[in-house]
Amino acid sequence: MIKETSSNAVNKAFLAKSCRINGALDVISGRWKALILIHIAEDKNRFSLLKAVLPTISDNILGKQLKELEAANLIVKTIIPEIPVRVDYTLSDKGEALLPILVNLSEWYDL
Amino acid sequence: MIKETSSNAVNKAFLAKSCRINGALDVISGRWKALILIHIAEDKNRFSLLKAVLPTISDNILGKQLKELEAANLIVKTIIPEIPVRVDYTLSDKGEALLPILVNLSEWYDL
DNA sequence: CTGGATCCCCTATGATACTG
DNA sequence: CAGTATCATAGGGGATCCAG
Repeated sequence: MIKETSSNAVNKAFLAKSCRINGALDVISGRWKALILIHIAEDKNRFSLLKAVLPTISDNILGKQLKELEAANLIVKTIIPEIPVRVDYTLSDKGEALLPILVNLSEWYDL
Repeated sequence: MIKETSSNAVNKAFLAKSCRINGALDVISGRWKALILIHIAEDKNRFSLLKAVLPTISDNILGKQLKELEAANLIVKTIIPEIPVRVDYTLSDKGEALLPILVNLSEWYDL
């Protein structure tokens, strides 16, 4: 739970209002988010596949990041009630729209 | 000082190697960095001007973020030995190249 | 297989005080 | 004016165990 009175929270709120770029950065700056998005785009679209590609992430964190990405409407979660349960992650339109921007960033970084 | 053995550090290293996008995100995802870049681009190019625009930032943090931006070659610091001392910050070529990408991000976020 | 619950630790962020 | 030194803290990231 976040204390709304902490200067931390105050600053966060200030940033959110003053510039949407901060909102955008918030969404993609989770430690694994960009990477997860890219892998999902490359058909690593299940929990176990993502774990295989991200060997050092813990289940817990992967779950959290996926949840946040879903909350931000970047990915869509589809539960397929097989035995065992299977879950597919796919990029939403917004998620797809983000990919070229990430590519730009990557190219910029090479500058 | 960062403990190199912490899983935190291990993961950071893994991310840095596995994908340059993380490097790029590292550079711009400091809480105030994007905002500082934008303001410098808008001629808020001195310490005190930046403080005026970012009322809730503390001297300490502003200094640190500027230092990091400089280390990342996004801004250039010019010391002008007047009395009192004056310092100008300007965007480097790399910094300027980042701006359109930030604009893209901002537009994407509005989607 | 997917991921929630719980607890811990690290580090970026911040407050404050001080210097050239 | 333009920072730096020091200290404190929140909360994001992580390990581990557990559940549907």
